[in-house]
Amino acid sequence: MSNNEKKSSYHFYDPFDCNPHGFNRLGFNFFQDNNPSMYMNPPTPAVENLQAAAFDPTSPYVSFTDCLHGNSMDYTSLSRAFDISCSSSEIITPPVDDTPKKTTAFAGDSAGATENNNNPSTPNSSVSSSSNEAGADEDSGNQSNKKDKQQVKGQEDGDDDEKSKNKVNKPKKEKKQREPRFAFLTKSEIDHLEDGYRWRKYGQKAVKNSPYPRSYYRCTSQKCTVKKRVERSYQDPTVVITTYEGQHNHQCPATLRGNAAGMLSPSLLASASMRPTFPQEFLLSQFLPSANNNQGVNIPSSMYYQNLNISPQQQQQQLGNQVPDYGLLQDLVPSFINRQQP
DNA sequence: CGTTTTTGACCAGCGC
DNA sequence: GCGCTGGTCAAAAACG
Repeated sequence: MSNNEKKSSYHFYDPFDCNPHGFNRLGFNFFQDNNPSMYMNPPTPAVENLQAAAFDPTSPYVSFTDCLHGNSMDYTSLSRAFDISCSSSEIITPPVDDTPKKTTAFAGDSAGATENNNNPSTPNSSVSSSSNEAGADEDSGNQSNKKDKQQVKGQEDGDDDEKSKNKVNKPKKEKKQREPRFAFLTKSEIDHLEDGYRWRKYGQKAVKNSPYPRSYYRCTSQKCTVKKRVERSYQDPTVVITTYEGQHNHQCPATLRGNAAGMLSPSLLASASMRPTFPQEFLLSQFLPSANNNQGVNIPSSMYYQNLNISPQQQQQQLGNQVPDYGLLQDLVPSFINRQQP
């Protein structure tokens, strides 16, 4: 409790409280923080806060609107925010029988957006300089570091000297920079949701104050350091909290296989194939009210406005007036807006 | 037989 | 320094 209060700069917005119909409620918000503890002990849901956060210029939270408009986040931030995988399978290949009702929301922990804003969201861009940002080598660095440590530990028995040497030789302990994280709330009976990527589980821990364990997954693609944690909310056991960390540096396998093709517009597919690091179309497919999107996902058409506290007219106007080159979003936003019109 | 999951041990960071 | 907790490792087991 005291822990929560101390780290309360990170509010956890429960998006499952936006639907007047009381089911399959969905909402979303980006917010910036680097405090992972929020995911562990989310405070009381507060939709009002969400709305306030979205329009308070002093708020550390960044709304979807802001992302779209580029008020608070540039494309890099936005792409970071969207560079998360989302259940493609739940849209495309729903279970035949006991289709679990799923509703997905997400919250972006885009600390990296502030810390690493100059880090282009182009992981594919070759890094020629060895003095590149720490985040770039973090993948190999982190893991090999740990491995080395453990290897050293395993190989040398009397390596106390070595240990102390390392401690001494270590320069100033630089705080390990975390990759930006994005949390999804998914109403689902399934813990590990299909998202188009292949994951390998590498750990599981009991969560404090929760009967549900937290699972740790790593992307199985070589050199891809994206991780995700999956845990079930102890407040609402029907809600799965999936936290993504990092950016994929490869194409989404589902996209490659064409599994997702059926649901995506040609332009989206083009975007998907051209922007291997942005599988966000899966995500947005879920958010966008669509005739195809009837796989147990029932999204109230007005919820976007509810969350954003802005009228459809205003929003369309804003979007129509300033549509910067958001790449993929250019494909997405107009169709999204059009669907909102009666 | 290769891949993935399980699970106990270990490590780092943080608060007291 | 100690204890707690989150995160990771890696051997063994399970799986396909």
